[in-house]
Amino acid sequence: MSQPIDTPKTDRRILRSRRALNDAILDLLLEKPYEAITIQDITDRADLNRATFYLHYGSKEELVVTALEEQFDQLQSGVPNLAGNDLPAVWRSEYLAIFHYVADHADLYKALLGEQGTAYLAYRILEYIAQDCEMGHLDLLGKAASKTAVPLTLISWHIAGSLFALLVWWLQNDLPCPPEEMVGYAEQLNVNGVLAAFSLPPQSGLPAAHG
Amino acid sequence: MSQPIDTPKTDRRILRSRRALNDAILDLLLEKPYEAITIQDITDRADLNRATFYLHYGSKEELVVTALEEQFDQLQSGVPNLAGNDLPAVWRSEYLAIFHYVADHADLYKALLGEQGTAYLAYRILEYIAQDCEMGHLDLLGKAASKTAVPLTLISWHIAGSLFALLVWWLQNDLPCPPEEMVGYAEQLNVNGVLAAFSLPPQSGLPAAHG
DNA sequence: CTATATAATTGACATCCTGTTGATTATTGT
DNA sequence: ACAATAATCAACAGGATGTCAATTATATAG
Repeated sequence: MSQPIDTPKTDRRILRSRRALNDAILDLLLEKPYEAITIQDITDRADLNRATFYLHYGSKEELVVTALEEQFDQLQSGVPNLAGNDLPAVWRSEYLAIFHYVADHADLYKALLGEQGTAYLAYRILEYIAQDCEMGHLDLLGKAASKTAVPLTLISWHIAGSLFALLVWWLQNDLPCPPEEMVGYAEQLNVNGVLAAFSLPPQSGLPAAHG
Repeated sequence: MSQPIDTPKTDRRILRSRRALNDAILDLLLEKPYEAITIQDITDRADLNRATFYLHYGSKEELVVTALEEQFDQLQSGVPNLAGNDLPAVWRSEYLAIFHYVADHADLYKALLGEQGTAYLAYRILEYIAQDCEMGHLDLLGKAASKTAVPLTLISWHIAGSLFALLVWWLQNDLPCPPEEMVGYAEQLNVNGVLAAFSLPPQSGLPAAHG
């Protein structure tokens, strides 16, 4: 997203070190709570000197954020582009992608979003979802919001908060139901709830959440 | 909530130390981000030796949770008991209490719930709200949930997540509107959204959110 | 009111984590 | 193959943490 994948000028050692640090923290997050991971742990796992870490990253937070960017790119690339379709279809497509992605990396996100995680990341994720909501659905939500006194930004944060809480619950309870079921719940609570609050028709073809 | 307020057998020094530590961390949270506060900082501010801290609390987290219990008790005592009234009235009463309470301690909660805070506390608060929802409104929500396939617990987490996100947004934007306005938004998005999703009538007497 | 038992407080110790600096080593481009 | 570059490393100083034995303040019995 930020750097071209193949810049011949960058030193081979840099790529090797960054890759090793990147993999190391993702490994360690599956074994220890975030707070308990030290720079020494990371560089031990990466087979590097501790000082080398500071040549590439200023802090643990910076490394984690960078490591997760990679993961998010993976998520985004998996979402089919439905621009031009109706909002409910786009919404369900994104929800399906999100819940499947989280299911695929459940251990990692259980560590990151639970009480052992870091508020910095949780807040960034909440903000990311809210902004994605606001940017992506300006058209229909904007129309809906104009009929009410609720600012568009608050609607987005409401949706983001709901999705965030559902994800936390799902993870902390060890994924007790499949992603499709969660998407059904999220649609009913979140999407239809918001639409109904603004007297808009519910999304077409909502299946009764399967039991 | 846990201890009788006046047990003559407890050593005067204990009460004095606990009170001092309690006040110290609440003071410091207004000046430094949570992670940056050290045990030394706390005991310096409390005029105690650093070792004394460990006689009373096992960690910073434990102290903060204890210090906040006091605050929460203060909140609970301010909520009028409306048992027997209809759900919307109870709901609005609680929302008003929450938003006013947060406004009264805005600096503290901005520090605790922002990206400088701690995931441990944020998660505890989210869980607390969700459980409060589930326990307090079993009657009407239970009826509603029985008509759908959405588990009651998920409805509660949805509501808690929405409220949590609205509070975070409100705090991070330096309380750009009065508590009453936020309660109006929360009612429309959250309460009426949920009710509408389950084909229940919206709460009586909902005022058009004032502009 | 005093003396004694109790236990809260303290100063000091060993250990660990952090961030940086100068010396060493590997890589790039000529 | 060689010189310039800069990434890596070992070692250092500064702080934070958690835990002692020794000291001091408190509560209670006589």
